Order: sequence, then structure tokens, then C-alpha cells
Amino acid sequence: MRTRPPTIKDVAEQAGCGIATVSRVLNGTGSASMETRRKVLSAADALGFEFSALGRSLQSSSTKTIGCIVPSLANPIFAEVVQAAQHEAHREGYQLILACSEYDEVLEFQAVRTLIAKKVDGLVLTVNNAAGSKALELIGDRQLPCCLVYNRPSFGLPSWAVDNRAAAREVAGAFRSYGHVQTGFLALRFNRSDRARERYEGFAEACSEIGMAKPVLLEIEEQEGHLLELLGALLSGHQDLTGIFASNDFLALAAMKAARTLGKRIPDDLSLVGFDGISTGLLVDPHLATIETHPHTMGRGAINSVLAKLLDRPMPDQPAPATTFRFRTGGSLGPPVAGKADGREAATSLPSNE
Amino acid sequence: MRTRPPTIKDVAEQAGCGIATVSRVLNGTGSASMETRRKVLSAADALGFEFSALGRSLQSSSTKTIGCIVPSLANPIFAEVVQAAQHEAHREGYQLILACSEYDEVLEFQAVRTLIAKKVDGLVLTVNNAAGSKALELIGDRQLPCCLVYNRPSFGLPSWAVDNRAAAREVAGAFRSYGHVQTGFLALRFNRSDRARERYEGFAEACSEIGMAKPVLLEIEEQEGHLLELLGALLSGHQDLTGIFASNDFLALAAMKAARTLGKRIPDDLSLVGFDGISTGLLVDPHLATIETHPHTMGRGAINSVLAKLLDRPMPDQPAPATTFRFRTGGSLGPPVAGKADGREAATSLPSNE
DNA sequence: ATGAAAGCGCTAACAC
DNA sequence: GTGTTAGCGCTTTCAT
Repeated sequence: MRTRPPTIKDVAEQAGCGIATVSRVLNGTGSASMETRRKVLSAADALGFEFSALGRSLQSSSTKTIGCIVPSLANPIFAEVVQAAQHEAHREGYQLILACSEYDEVLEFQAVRTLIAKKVDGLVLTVNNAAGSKALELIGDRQLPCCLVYNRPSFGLPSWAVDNRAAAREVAGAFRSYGHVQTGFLALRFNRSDRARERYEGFAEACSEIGMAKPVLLEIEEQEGHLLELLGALLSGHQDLTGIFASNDFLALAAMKAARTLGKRIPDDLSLVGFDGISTGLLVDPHLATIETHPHTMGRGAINSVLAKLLDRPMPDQPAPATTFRFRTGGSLGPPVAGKADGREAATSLPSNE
Repeated sequence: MRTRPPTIKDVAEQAGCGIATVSRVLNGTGSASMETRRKVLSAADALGFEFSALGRSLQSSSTKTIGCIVPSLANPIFAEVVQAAQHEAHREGYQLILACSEYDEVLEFQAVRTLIAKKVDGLVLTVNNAAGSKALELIGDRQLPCCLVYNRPSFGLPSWAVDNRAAAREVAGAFRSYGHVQTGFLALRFNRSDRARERYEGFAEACSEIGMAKPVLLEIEEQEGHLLELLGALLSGHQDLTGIFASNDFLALAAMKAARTLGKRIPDDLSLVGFDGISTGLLVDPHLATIETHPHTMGRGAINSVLAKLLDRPMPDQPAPATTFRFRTGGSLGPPVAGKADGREAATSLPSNE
């Protein structure tokens, strides 16, 4: 029946008192006689009254809402970040407004604008390219409490991030220790992600330093076709590689499947290492070697950094770079099988690109 | 420098006109002379002005915000639902406030209350138990536009859901066709999810109708220990089962791993079928047989159902039950190996519970 | 102890 | 064409 939700005015009327009194009683601020208190309480109850966050926010200039922007929820790493952030925010009475940038800087910028207009109290986000990001610039302009996740600190903003370069260097070392020389680096939207670039750079640097060949950059621009087919084509065009470092586990797992479709044995014909440490990597056989990261810790830490500013608490310490990742070995990484160097005979179902 | 964001009043002042004029110009509603228009525009630009959604919502009683509640983002099926919902909402200029119920009806109810207080325009959610849900009752009370996802229609609310019973019946048939007789149904929080229960019921019914034994209910209450160990113990206590139907792919995959740890071959010693159709099922070897569902379609459909009410559009048709799923076969389902019926010798590393 | 009133930022109805 | 004003729901002085 009641179509318009009851307001504080309705309660005041029903209780036979002023709206200020209702506010005081229901908020437990200020004093009131037993009698009025009772009347207000019962009126509120009878009406099923709840404060409108809108009126309250307008007046208090705090929405108890935090914006959260990630590239996509399709990558479980970000789903976990968001899950942790949401959980932690909820604990403190904050809600999360979610936006996905879909690896698009324009969308990313729009999202920030919208969230600012919605008057979020703070922002937690992973941007695609932190350096020179218009989105981060805007946030800085507005002096909005903000923390980055999986991006390194930029624009003076705190961040909970993985030391991509150091992690990638460890991967290079691991390949080296198994005797690999010519490897590749596989990325899905290389130019759209500073994370992928940092991983590549660290990997390439280390490779050169420890006497391996410069890794071939295997880039998939856009997922216009079926990913597995694109990967298959890419792989068969690079039979010389004995190992591939993928910019994330998702890709690594897909590459593993594509490689098998081509008749390759893992790791004899091709070793694979991923990045992120998603649990799926432990379900496949052989296990995916990877860089384990802690999306949960990152999401929680980032929210707490923002909450610290909001609630005027001491800022939590950001993790030491060396603790942000751990190399996890797995059966997908092994020594290349000797005599398999030319590898032409492995190409089967998919066309090579020559 | 500017710490307080500029308001319409600041713009009016700077442009030397009234606030109504600013509103009219910037909203493109009502008319204005070229001259004022120019002045307003440049003032707004100079100040970096943006409307506050708060003031606007308070006055228009529409927040352009939709609440979204799912049990968890850890299950990729819900991550996909949310991703699709977010994307679709954004297309229409709506934002999503995200909440996770963590399979807890109290949290679920709280979340609805909070979202109502935040004056969301609508709600899209998966509840744990639709029947008699306090949360849904409250939503009904408030006449809030709402659509369920993965729950069957309840409280007169529309829903985008999978026909769990029919899907489960197909699974029974599949087991039967491979000669299985004694199967089990595996669920993680059986009593907390009507979806799991419906799947079990459909499965059990069909089993009985087609002459199979009543499936053993394998229930894991809470994930207090490491899931794999719990599964290992459960499996070794039920060596008589030749096949297991898991209430979701996540569990099925974990069970597959646990079974292998026990030395079981899949599917010879144990067949496995999941539910959901997550892509990971195609990365493992053998492929996971499962019920494919379409989380993306569900999420998008649900949002559109809510938007239809909000924007007074024709309500989109909910999918025909038969089209909501498809049985996908895979190597994890096969005939039980004859002579393996007593199966005692397969138990290896983990204790059976006798 | 409690009510009246101002004001948060905005839109719309109503003057002029 | 444009300014004034009421009012959306709330909190917070300021009187009483």
C-alpha cells in the first residue's frame, strides 16, 4: 500500500513531536524523555522507517560509499580483489560501487567522473596505465582519498601492488636453471596494461643479464576470434621457443591447452609459466608454474588504506616489494627435451603463419 | 586548492546569473540566450563543475543506481553474472552497488536494508533460499523493482534462472546411459542453497524413476579445513560410488583432484559431472562433463528486467526453461570399470571413516 | 527536553 | 529568457 517510503517527517507526525526529536532519538544523539523516546521508537517501528542515506549524505557530505574500478571481473584475480574489498568495506559500514574499465582508458576516465559525481568517499582502483593516467589526474585534482591496486604508486597515491619486475626476473632465472635459452612473453593486450609491460621488461632485462636470448614478444591484440585459435596460430608460428612466460595465469592455461592441441607435450616441448597464482593452476595436470600473488591481501589492504584516510586512522603499511609475490614451481616448467629444437613435426591441426 | 567541489551556485555566481539558468543550460532543458549560455558553459568549464548526483537524486527520487547481491564472487559463475549486469547497467547510465551475502541469510537481509536505505532504483540478486526469504519479503514490501538470478521466481518477482530439476534429471540419464547405478550428490553448503537442493531433488527423483539407486548425499558443511582434505575423506568413505554429481563445477573440479590424490582414475574408477559450465572445466584433462549455463545471459537479462520496470519498457521475456541449460558431455563421465565394484584397494593416502 | 529553522545541491513551478 | 522559490530528507544550531 505505502508506495512512498516513510520519512522522518512521517515519524514525527505519528509520534506527535518534531523531526529534530526523531533524529535525536533514532540516532541516539542528544537527550529525550522516556515518554517521547518510546513514542518515537514505536512510531518508527510501526512505519518501518529507515533513514534515507540520500538526505543524510547531502547534509553530512559523506556517502559511506567507496568506488571500485577494475579492468574486468572475468579475470578471477580481480574478482578476488573486489570480493576482499567489498568484504572489508562492509565491515566498516561502507558500500562499494563497482565499475569495470574493460581495459579501456576512456571508460576508466568516465567511471571516475561518474563516481565523483556520485560523491563516493574514496576510490580503490586498478588503472590500465598509471603513468599519465587522466583518471588518476582527476582524482588528484579532487583530492579524493584513493588507493591503487596492482599498479605501482603513481601521482602520489598509495598502492598495493606486486613487484612485477622482480617477479619477472625470478621467472627468467627459473627458465634459465632448466636450460632454456629462447623464450617468449605472451600478453593479451600488451599496450593496454602497464602491468604486462613491467613484467615483460623485467623478464627481458633479466634474460639478457643472465645470457638468455631476448624473449620474443607474443602479443594478442584483441580477442576478435576464439582465443584458442589465435594462440594456436601464434604458437605454431614460433616453434623455436622452448618456454613461454604468460602475463597472467588465464593466458598461460589457455596457451597450455592450445599447445596440446598442436601436439606439444608440456613441459618437454614447451614450458609454461604464468602470473597471478589463481587456484585453477593447481587443478590442471601438470600444475602451472607461476608467480603467486595475493589478490585478497591487495584488495583488503587498498580498502584499508582508503578507510585510514577517511576515518583518520594510521595508514596501514604497504607490503614490502619482496613479500608481494612468490615463485611457485610446477610441472609446466621443465627442461626442454634435447633434439626437439627444430620442432617442425609438432604442428598439426592449425596453420602456421608463413 | 579547491577542497569543496563546485556547486551549481558557484557556477551561477561566476556566470552572473541564477542557479535555475545554470541548471537549464547545463541540462539542455528550457531556453537561454546565446550570451548566457556561453557564460554558463565557460564558468562551468573553468570551475570543473559537475552536478552532484546527491542533490539531483534527492529531488528526482531516482539514484540511477541498482543494487546487486550475490553469494560470493569466488565462484566465477557469479563473477560473470555481476560482470554482465554491471556492463548492461552502465550502458543505460546506471551504476551497480555490490554486496556479497556469503551464503548467509542475515547478511543478505542486511544488505537489502542497506541498499534500500541508499535508495537504489532496483535490485538484482541471487538469494540463498528464495522460499520464505525475509529479504525478498522486504523488497516486496517496498515495491522495489527487482529481478532474481539463478533463483526460480518467488514472491511474484521475475527471475532469470536455470531449470535445476530438469538439468539434474538429464545428468541422471547420462549416468544411467553409461551404466552407473550407485551415485552420489556432492554439495558444499547444501542447507544454505535452494539451488543445490533443487539439483539434488531432480537428480534423486530421476534416479529412482529410471531404476538407479537413490544417490548418496555427500555434504560438506563448512570449509573449516582444507577443502581437498575434506573431499578426500568423504570420497574414501564412499568407495562404492561409481559416479558423483557435484552441485557446481568448482566442487566437481576439486573432487576430481581429490579423487586422483586417492589414486582413482577418472572416469574408470569414478565419474564426475558438475554444474554451471565454467570455462575451467575445459582446461582440465579429461574435460569436465557438466550442465552448461549462461551466467552472462542471466545477469544481462535480470538487469534488463529491472530496467524495463524503471524505464517503463516492455518486460523482456524470461528464457524458456528448456533453453536455460545444456548438458555438456566430457571425459570425466564414462562407464564404470567392471570388477571394480568393491573398490577397497583404491584407498591409499587418506583414512576412511570406519 | 524539544521545536523551529537553516542549509546541504538540485529541479521545477511560477513569476516577470 | 531568466530569476525566485519551494521542497526533496536529513542534521544541527539556536531558542525556548
